[in-house]
Amino acid sequence: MPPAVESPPSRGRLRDPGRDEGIRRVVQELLAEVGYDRLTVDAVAARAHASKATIYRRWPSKAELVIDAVGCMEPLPVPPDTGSVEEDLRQAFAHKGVTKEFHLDLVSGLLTALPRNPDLAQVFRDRFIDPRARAMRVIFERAVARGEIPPERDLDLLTSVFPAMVAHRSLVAGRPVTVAYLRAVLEQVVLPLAGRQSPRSPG
Amino acid sequence: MPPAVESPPSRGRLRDPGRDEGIRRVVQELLAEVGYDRLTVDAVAARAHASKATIYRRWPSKAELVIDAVGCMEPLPVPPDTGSVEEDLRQAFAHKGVTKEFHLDLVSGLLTALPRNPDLAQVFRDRFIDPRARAMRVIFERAVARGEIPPERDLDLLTSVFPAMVAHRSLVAGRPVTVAYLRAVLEQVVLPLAGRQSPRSPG
DNA sequence: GTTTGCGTACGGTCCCGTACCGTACATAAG
DNA sequence: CTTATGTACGGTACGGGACCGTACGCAAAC
Repeated sequence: MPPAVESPPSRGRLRDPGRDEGIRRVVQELLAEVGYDRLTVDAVAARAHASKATIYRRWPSKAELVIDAVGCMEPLPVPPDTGSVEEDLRQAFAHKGVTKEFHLDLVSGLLTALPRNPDLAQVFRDRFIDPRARAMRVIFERAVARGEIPPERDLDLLTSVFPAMVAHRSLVAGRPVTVAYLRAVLEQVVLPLAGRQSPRSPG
Repeated sequence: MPPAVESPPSRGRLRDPGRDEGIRRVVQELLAEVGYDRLTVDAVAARAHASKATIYRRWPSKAELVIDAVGCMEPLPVPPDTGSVEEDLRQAFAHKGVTKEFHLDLVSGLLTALPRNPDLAQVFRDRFIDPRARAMRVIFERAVARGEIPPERDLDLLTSVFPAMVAHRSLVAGRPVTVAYLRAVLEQVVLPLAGRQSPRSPG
């Protein structure tokens, strides 16, 4: 989706098509560094080697610029099927790069602003959070299909355990998300929950 | 701890001692409503029926005011011992008021600002997060003492599961923390993890 | 009367969004 | 090829508004 403006390309200088993507990348960087409220359009222009006029020619406001930049984030690819839940989870989420893939700083920079920016909140959840949750969900769905996980398990609950633990560790507790921590969460929390032990009946 | 300024109580008009607490409460409210970056001293003064001069006479800056207000939050009381982990957890965390006790809006309003305010981050974690984590930890420590939980369990990990799930549900997913959700997390996640099933050996 | 309280008004700064200038680039006409 | 035209672009300046922290004037308590 191009930013907002349609222009019949008649005569005159053509827009550099890579420019949009460059500006969006700068917005994503600055969101992670200073957060939504402290992000300024001047800073975006400076780091992107652009001028504010160029930015406002393509996006109508700071809010729309941020919404577009968040909406264009790359989703997590669907992890390969290794044949078992354990291996699927370890290969997908127990390596060091997963902290980058989770974009914890970006999430942190946006969280405070979400309640006051409903459009941003919707884009953030529809095009950033949900696709990432789906990457984890397919692992559990494959496990259900294999018979590794009983079909009555609540996959929504199961899916959110790992990202919730990682986000809490980094953002709330302020402690580093090491590979050791990732493995501990998988081995001692997620995998036991995914196993066959009978869930308690409520009440 | 009085705010920051020590005044030799000689003669003259005395400060209203309740004034400090009232201003702190307003700060806590506004942090939950608009977050740290958008909190203004003018708004604090207006809602507290005070003037900015009064506030700056007691705290040297907005940053110190917020740090003090967060540091003076009431901790969660230690939950009563009901005799079993299950009952302890249900009574302490499966009732509706727990969302208020967790102050999710306040946490949300602070998260983005923590990386740029180390002093605030330290006070937030030392005097707000850690005491609340302790309220949950004592439940599990009692369970270990009773023999309900094997002593080799990682209590730090176990303690953070519930707050992590609740915070993720509300702040990241943007979905309501209902009593049904609280019970589901306890029954299907926390209690199974606290039980006697053998944790997997890593590797 | 002195000391401390309180409120209003103000300076300075920051930032959003716009207007304008001169230049670089692309097409169309001669 | 040369010239004219139209658009994109970087840079700067500006208006308007919000906000932090302070200066001043006055009232209340001792």
